[in-house]
Amino acid sequence: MSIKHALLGFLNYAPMTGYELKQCFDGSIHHFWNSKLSQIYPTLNRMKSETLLTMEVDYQDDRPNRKVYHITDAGREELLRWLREPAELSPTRAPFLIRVFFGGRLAKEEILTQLRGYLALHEEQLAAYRGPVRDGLMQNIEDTGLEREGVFWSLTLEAGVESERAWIRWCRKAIEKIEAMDDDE
Amino acid sequence: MSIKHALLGFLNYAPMTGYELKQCFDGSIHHFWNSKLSQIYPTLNRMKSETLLTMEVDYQDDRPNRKVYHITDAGREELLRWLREPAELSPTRAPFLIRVFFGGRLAKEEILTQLRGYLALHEEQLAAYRGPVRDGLMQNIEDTGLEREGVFWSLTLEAGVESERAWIRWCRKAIEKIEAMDDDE
DNA sequence: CGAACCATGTAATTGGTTACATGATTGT
DNA sequence: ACAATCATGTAACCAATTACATGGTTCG
Repeated sequence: MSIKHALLGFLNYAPMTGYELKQCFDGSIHHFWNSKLSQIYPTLNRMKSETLLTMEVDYQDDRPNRKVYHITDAGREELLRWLREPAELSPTRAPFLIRVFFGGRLAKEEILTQLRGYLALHEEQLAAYRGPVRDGLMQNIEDTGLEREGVFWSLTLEAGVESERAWIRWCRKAIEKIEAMDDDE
Repeated sequence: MSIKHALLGFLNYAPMTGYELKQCFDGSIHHFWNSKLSQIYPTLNRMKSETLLTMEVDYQDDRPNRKVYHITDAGREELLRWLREPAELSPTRAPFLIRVFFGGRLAKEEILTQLRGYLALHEEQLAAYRGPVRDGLMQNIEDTGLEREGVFWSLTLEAGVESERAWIRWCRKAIEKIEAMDDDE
């Protein structure tokens, strides 16, 4: 249940509404974790009943009232407890590799089309990480002035870059290997 | 719904029971996709009612009857259709990176402990891929004689190796960076 | 004597996505 | 006029895990 701890992490920076939390997700951890509003709202409610959060209503006439969530001491404790939990490997799920695994059923050119397409997607992703995503991150550091935190934020982006580079290397090697295959091998 | 196509892929090699399919998963695609028997059995039933499979009962006195599933022409068609679908990026979910993102709440030594633990896990995983997992794969190729298929099976393992190497590189760089930080920065 | 293997499943729960529902304000 | 932004949610559905349920055989 990582979403719970991500919410605690953001609310530990400042009190916020569900809507604003969603913007935090989209603007900073989107490249390795995402959540929809329809998951965030009920989760905040549950966390409130677990006394990890308190809620304060900011009344507005023109639009729906803002429900501002604040982290409690119990919430801060739970966040720290979770941050210290021993690291674990999370199970991998790579649907594309299932396709590669059974790729023998396809003609050489068909599997090459697959690999080239996948390569292009990862190249695009890498360019995004090095361009707009990086820029947004730097802007966040500047806006908040949280320099020390920024070191950790940057590390997560570096992980994305490293992962994309690995996929790109793999795709290129795979394409070479398949190209070198006899057509009717 | 990748499990469906993985099942079709294996049943395209040979008719099998759910139990045997589970062993196929564990023995060849476990490093990037896993499934429990409690998911496999109902899925096979659903696929049978979609006429992708047929089922034949192998009666036994001593233990539960074996239900042997066979792929149909419709199943083979669906497998091919799926193999040709344009490649897509699957959303990443890296719970460990959430921990890193909010790592600023921890003392330098605590976050280093996290990173060192994570590094050790990936080093272990890499050793497994290069040792027993690789051996098992080679054995599968030898046992089945499916040399051409073996090229694709090996590629999926190579992807795992490349991914582990990327994580290891990232962990080492991250550890260096954190070690270089002022303690009370 | 106990663990692992063979062989089947169901039920409950978790975690997440998609679709549905509302409605004013601001910018193009 | 139309889309995007702000702001809240519920309901239905899907994928997957965990727990529950049965029970004989084989190996150490």
